[in-house]
Amino acid sequence: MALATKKIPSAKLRSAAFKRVRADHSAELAGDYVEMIADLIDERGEARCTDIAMRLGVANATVVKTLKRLQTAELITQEPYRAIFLTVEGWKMAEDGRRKHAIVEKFLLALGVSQETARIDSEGIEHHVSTETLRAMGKFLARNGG
Amino acid sequence: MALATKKIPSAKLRSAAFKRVRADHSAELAGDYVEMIADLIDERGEARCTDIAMRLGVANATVVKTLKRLQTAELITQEPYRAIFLTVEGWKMAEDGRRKHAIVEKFLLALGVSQETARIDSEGIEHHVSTETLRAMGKFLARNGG
DNA sequence: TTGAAAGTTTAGCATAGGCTAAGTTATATG
DNA sequence: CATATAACTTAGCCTATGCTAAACTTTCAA
Ligand SMILES: [Mn+2]
Ligand SMILES: [Mn+2]
Ligand SMILES: [Mn+2]
Ligand SMILES: [Mn+2]
Repeated sequence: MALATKKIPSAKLRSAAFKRVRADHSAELAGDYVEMIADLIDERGEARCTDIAMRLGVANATVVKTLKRLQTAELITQEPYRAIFLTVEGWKMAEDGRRKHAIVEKFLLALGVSQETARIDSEGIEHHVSTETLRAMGKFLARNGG
Repeated sequence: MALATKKIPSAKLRSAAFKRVRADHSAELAGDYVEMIADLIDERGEARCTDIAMRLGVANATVVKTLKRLQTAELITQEPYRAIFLTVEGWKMAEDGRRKHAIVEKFLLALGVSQETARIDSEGIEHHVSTETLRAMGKFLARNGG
């Protein structure tokens, strides 16, 4: 009995990590989209479907479908055949994403990997970095001329 | 021209990062499963559906369905109502995953985050770390008493 | 030895996130 | 200003990954 009751919390503790990963992945696509939309607006004044599809490397129809979900989530607004806008909430998420992404990418560079690798790896890693880890990366950057 | 291509990555170059992330995610579940099956076999002699479901925090039926894909991929073998075995390929993938996972987790610890955070964050990060980044983490560990 | 508990599988459903092909709208240009 | 091209949307398909409920098999203990 002692063995059995001990087994349950340990399993629950383990499963927490996988639950976090699944939650991270749920939020990931939305995060990448709003970040990219923010970039497009800043870079060229407006964000269009086609640009997003190009940069993500997916089909146009895929972007359209995803944008509908983002609209439902009130992260963007959009009229048919028009450019895409971020809501206040969308901008907030974009800024948070950019900040986190930048720290992760700079951190990888400071760790000694190439520009190219830092850019690529950070695109996935950024979504799994907790506040605590992000702070540790920030401290490392401060110590190593980030 | 040379300046433009150097400063701003082309759309194709950008999309490569997202394609990598999508590829990482495709491989992720299989990686976590075989690693967990290997752990269960080592810890308790055999791997059963229920244990995997518990540790992942998903329903039993979800595990059954995923195991079928792993069987198709020739990573595991399985008879109805029996324990799960890894193929040679499955063991190889499990060992590679363990090695990578251990380096990422130890690296996070060495960076100064708590045991708990290292355990949780590494579960997601491990799948997005390239060989080059893994090597950089290994070097950091060597320098910092990993 | 047999019946209940535990474990496993099947069936059926849902959502996310991909795709192609075809249709619709906006815009640029001759 | 008319229309060709580019951009966008819709429709319909697919796979992966999750769920619950119900059926089936194995195991264990009375
Ligand atoms: Mn990303
Ligand atoms: Mn792992
Ligand atoms: Mn993992
Ligand atoms: Mn991920």
